[in-house]
Amino acid sequence: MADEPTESPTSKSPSKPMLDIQNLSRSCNEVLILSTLSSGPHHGYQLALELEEKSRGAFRFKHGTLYPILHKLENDGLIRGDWLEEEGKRKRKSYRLTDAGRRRLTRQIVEWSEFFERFFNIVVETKR
Amino acid sequence: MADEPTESPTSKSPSKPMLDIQNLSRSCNEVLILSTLSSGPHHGYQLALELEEKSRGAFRFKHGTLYPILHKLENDGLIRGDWLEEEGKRKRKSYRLTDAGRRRLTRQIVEWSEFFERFFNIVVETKR
DNA sequence: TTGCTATATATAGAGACACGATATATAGAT
DNA sequence: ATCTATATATCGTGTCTCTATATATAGCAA
Repeated sequence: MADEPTESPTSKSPSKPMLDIQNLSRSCNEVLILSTLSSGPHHGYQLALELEEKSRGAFRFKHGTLYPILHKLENDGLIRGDWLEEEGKRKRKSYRLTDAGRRRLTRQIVEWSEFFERFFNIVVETKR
Repeated sequence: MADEPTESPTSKSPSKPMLDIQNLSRSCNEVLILSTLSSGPHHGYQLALELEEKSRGAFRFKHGTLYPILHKLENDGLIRGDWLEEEGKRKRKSYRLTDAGRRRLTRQIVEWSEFFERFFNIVVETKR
């Protein structure tokens, strides 16, 4: 497991690997989750509700999508989950950002900004 | 604006309103190609070179990605391809936008703008 | 009690899609 | 003669999201 050193081994420059078009969906889901967690711990179900509300219905996470992503993020060390058992409540797993997750979020935001810039540069120019 | 466009009940259009996170890659490829064609006819290979150049290396279309997409767009009636046979040159298939393709492009740009707005609204807010 | 709904997490199976690899074909340069 | 760039096409693989299903508990109503 954990075969991802993430930083390319041969890369000498601190250059960012730039968001791949093929990974837009995966990366988008990741950033939305990490962003939400950056404001404090959330459990999965709560995460989905909050994202749907904040996006006014645009971003709806299905359970079959959300939980595997959370497991993967936890496995990659970007978030950490702790089981909470409170009386009168169902067991919940509370997730919070790790330091690595916070760094990943910062980097992802930069990559998304660059993507948007290049995307609109092409789209708007040709559309004009 | 309205949070759910809820297209007219009589709509027979095969295309759905809001951009789904799951379709970001597909849709991105589509918009980049349609945008480029909106400035005039291109053939496949030329399309890939121009997009790579305009994005300064960020958007590189692989052949195994590009040609199936062109076939699909043509099949959906969004672009039309005509074989060109010029002396001293290899056969090329020249694609141009159809009216339906132009409408699709306009709509896609609106959807991408909405997506960006909601995405950054969430990402920037929580990051602040 | 039983049943229904919302909360809460988990996973197997299906389908879609971009990519790598491979194939074909030609013109021009080495 | 061979290599590179141009130009198009397709199959197989891997990855990822969604649907469907499963489990489990709390609160409420019939």
